[in-house]
This record gives sequence, C-alpha cells and structure tokens, in this order.
Amino acid sequence: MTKAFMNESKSTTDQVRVRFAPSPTGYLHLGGARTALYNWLLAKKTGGVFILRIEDTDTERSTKESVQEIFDGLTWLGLDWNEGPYFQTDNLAKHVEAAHKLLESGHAYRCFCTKEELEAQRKHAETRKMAFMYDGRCRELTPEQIESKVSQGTPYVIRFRVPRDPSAIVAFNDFVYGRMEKKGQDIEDFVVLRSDGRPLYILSNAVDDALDRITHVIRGADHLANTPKQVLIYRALGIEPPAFAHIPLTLDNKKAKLSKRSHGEVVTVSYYRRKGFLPWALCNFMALLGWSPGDGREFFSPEGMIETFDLSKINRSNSTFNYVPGDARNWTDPKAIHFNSTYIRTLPLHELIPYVKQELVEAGLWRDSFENGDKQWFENTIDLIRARYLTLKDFSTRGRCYFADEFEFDEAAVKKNLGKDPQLAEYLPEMASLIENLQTYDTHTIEEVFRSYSEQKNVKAGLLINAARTAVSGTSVGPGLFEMLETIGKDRVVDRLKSAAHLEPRPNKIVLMPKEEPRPNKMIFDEE
RNA sequence: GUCCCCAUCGUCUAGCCCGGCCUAGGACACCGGCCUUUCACGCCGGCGACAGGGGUUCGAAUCCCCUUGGGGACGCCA
Repeated sequence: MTKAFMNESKSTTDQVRVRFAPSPTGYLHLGGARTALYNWLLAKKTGGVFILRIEDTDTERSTKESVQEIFDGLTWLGLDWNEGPYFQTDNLAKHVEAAHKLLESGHAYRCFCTKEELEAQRKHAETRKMAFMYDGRCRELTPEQIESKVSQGTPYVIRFRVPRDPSAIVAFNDFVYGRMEKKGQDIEDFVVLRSDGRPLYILSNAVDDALDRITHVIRGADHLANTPKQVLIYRALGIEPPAFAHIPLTLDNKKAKLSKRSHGEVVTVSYYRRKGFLPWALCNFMALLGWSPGDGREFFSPEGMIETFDLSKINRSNSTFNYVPGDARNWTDPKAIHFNSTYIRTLPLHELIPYVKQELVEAGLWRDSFENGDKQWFENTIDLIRARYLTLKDFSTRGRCYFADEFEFDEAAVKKNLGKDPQLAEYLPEMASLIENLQTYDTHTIEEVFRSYSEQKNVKAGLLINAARTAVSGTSVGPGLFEMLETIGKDRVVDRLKSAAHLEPRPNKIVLMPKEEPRPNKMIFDEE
C-alpha cells in the first residue's frame, strides 16, 4: 500500500530466499528440524539464502533456553543459515504499522467486542454444535459510533475485513498441494492486532516474510488453513505473496497408544545427539519422511540430496514416526537406527573419526596418541569395530575393551564361553605364554598359535577362540578374533588370557543402552 | 459443528496427474537359509498393502461419486 512498504518488500533479485521460523516455546523437534532441512535444501540447491527467524512474539511462552536449543540443534545438524537469527519482536513496530495501514485503507476495522462476549458466543455455539465464526457486528459501525467508542477509551482489536461477496475466493498455488481455493465466506474476520496493541502471528509472520523478501514459504501443513488469510493480508498491503510449499505433518504411532508421559525426548533433536547419532544420518532419515526422489535411492550425501531435492516430490499425506515405547533395541524409529548404523559402517573413516573422538573424550577414553603415535592403530581399530555398531555410544560402551583395561563381562558370555570346559583354566594361561613368546605379533601368527594349540590338545579351535574372545572383550560377539587380538595388543591379550583363567561365571551384566529418561510431549510435531 | 487436506505392506514409500508394461516395485522391521570361530555385514528366499462401496471403461491402485477412517484449521496462541 504505502510506498515505504512496497519498497521494503519488493524483491530485488531472483534469488531464492527461504526461512525457518520457529517459535522458541519448547524443544527443537523432528518435525521442525525437517522443515528447516527442506528450506535449507532448497536454498542450497538454488544458491539461495536461508534465513533463521525466531518468532518470539508469544512472550509468555518463549524462553531463552528454547532459542539456544534451536541454535544448537540446527548447528549440530549442519543446517547453517545465511541470515539471522532475526527476532520477530524486533520488528513489532513494523507489524503494528501494517495493521494501521490495513485500517486506513479500509481492509480492516476496529472491533470493540470484548473477549468475554466472544467467548460466550463461542461457548454457546459449541454447546449447540454450531460452527462459530465472528459475526462481524463491528464491521459496519458508523464513523460516529467508532469515534464515540474510541473517545470513551473502549478497547478494540483490529480485524481484517474479509470479502463477504459470495463469489469471492482467495486462491494460491502450493508446490505440494496444488491450487488451493477458499471462499471468502468461509474465512472469519480475523484479528490482526490485539487490544493491547500487539500484533498477532498471522500478521507478523506475513509482514516479516515480506520484509525479509522471502520467495518460498516452506512450512508445515498445519499452516495450510492460515494461508488464505495471509494471502489476503499480502494483497491488501499491495504485496505479491511468496510461493508456498506446505509439507505434510509427521504423526505419532497411534497404535502404540502413547501417553504423553512416554513420549518426549524421542522427538527432540538433542536426544539424538545425546544418543550417538550422526547428524547427517538424522537428516537423511528425516528427509525421507515425506519426500522421496522417486527412484528408490535412500542414502544421500548432503551434496547428493541438495542436487536431488525437489519440492514437487514432496508427499501430500502425513507420515508416521514409527516409535514404539518400551522397545529397548528400537528405542526410536528402526529406520532411523538403520540410517545411523549404515553411516557409521560406511562413512569414509576420516569423516567418522571426529565423532568417535568426541565420544571417547566424553567417556574419558580418549588419548592424544590416538591422533599422533597411535594414529594408524586407532584408525585400524575403529575400522575394525565400527561394522557392528549402531550409534556413536557403542564406541565407548561396547568398544571399551579396546581403549581401556577395565570393562565389564557379560554373564552369559562368561558362562557360555569360559565355563564351557574346566580345562580352559589350563589352556588359556598356556596360550598366553605362547603368545607372549611370539617374535612377530600379527593376525597370522596369532592364528597359528590357536590352530596348532588346538591340534596339540585335540580340542576344537572354536572352543579356544570363543573363550579367548570373552577373555579379552568380555562378550561373545565382535570382530574376527585374530584381528581383534592383534588390535588389542600383545601385552593386554596376555594379561587378559591369564586372568580369565580364574574368571567364574558371575553376575556382571553389561548395560549397553543408557536408561530411558522420562519426558513427554505432544503427539503431533508442529512444523514451524 | 463448519471449512479444508489426506488414504498403497506394521512403518517409510514407488506407481496415480498422462488408465493396460502392476499376478503392485523398493527400503526398514520380522522370519528362514547361505557365509562363518561369535556377532554383524553381505547374498538368497519368505511374510506382507491398493480402506469399503458404487460408477466410467474392453480394461482402474490409477478417472468420477458416496461412505468410512485419519489429520489440520476454526484463539485478542504460534
């Protein structure tokens, strides 16, 4: 409408400008993170700009912690933004200005109805199972009536004057849902400015998008129904609306009958960080919740996904996050774990190592020699053990025996592999001595010791192999024994074989997964 | 209650717009087998879906209608 506004909002380039605009009222959860990811992907793909805007106009519910969580989460995921963070509250004056412009141009009007009156009407309609929509009684107040109420100091809100012409329709094209139309008659005269002078989201959000020259609004489908209202605002302000892409919501697994209690953290980004996820593994998983390239590919490098990503390939139907509470192995969607473990197994070693380092540092297992004198050994070891790990946590739990001398013995493994034959108490120290005397200590020579010793004693090699495995690692599973013994090292192997001879089956269970912490949340992930 | 969106294996999905190549493909999970010193990986195989009903058509997962189910919006929340 006004020149100032148009100038500020007019797009000066063809560059794609997208934004992630979360409200800092809770955790950054998977739904929001996926929205951020899609925005980021489009920006990267088009050489555009990705903006972070914190929509903190709900001052009662917004928290500093939540803002920090959003920063941390996006940073961890690798979804770097080019502009911002902007804070919506910084633009309040502009939003108010817009509201007044709407008023002046006749696109909006003052409504003096009180909250109480409206609430009563709403209740009334509800009890009679009627649809409630503001009846527009303040719509046609005469200038004199308005003047009178204003001079009396009667509080008022500013409502948008939605076209009531039966033929009026508001339409927009959505990249995902196609052409969307809504009759003006089905849209309420919505409030854009509160009686205390603060703007509402519907206005602030649209004005900010205009101010930030957003070209594509990619957000959750929960905003689909709001969009016609915002289109109305844009038009009334003389601004060309951005393009829209509403993405389907992610739902909870209903059948699991999740209570709010049993939920919580499993839907937050920070939880996956703590649980040992590789950030890109999470991104890859999230991306496929509602988008697919259509050719069956599922694993993408960031570059590959950027290249392949396409708004038109986003689904229209909601997806379900397949989380079943109480399943220790599948503590989150099994497919998410699949992505993580596959990345751990297949990532170029030099890309994985920094994550492993961080994990070992946190667990107190890191030694600086791992990137100096023992660098080669360390890399070989990681490469050897990573194949069967699901999360980074496994490096410090299941992998502990490779980096420390104190580790736990699995009761069942001890019973099965060390308790199998009492003769082992004799065999193991003897083998330890043989190994101790080896001139060269490598996979080949170690294997020779085992093979010839088993022949000599006329016992199955498997008996000795399994016993040794448990003796040096505490478990019954792991890499090939001879590689394992080589990497663990001669001295340690000798010590462990000797002491294992005296090991008896006793309770000493290993707990691999950290305990589930309590926390809950909503069933649906808001996408913005 | 009103308006809107959606509907393929348990889950994520391909196919749908431009009907026939679909006795519906892939992935995860699950089950079995092979490999093997264990566990994984890998490979082979199995289980498993077009929500229901009408139409249109020579032919429908694909088009139309109805029903059902799920979801969203309907706030001086975002």
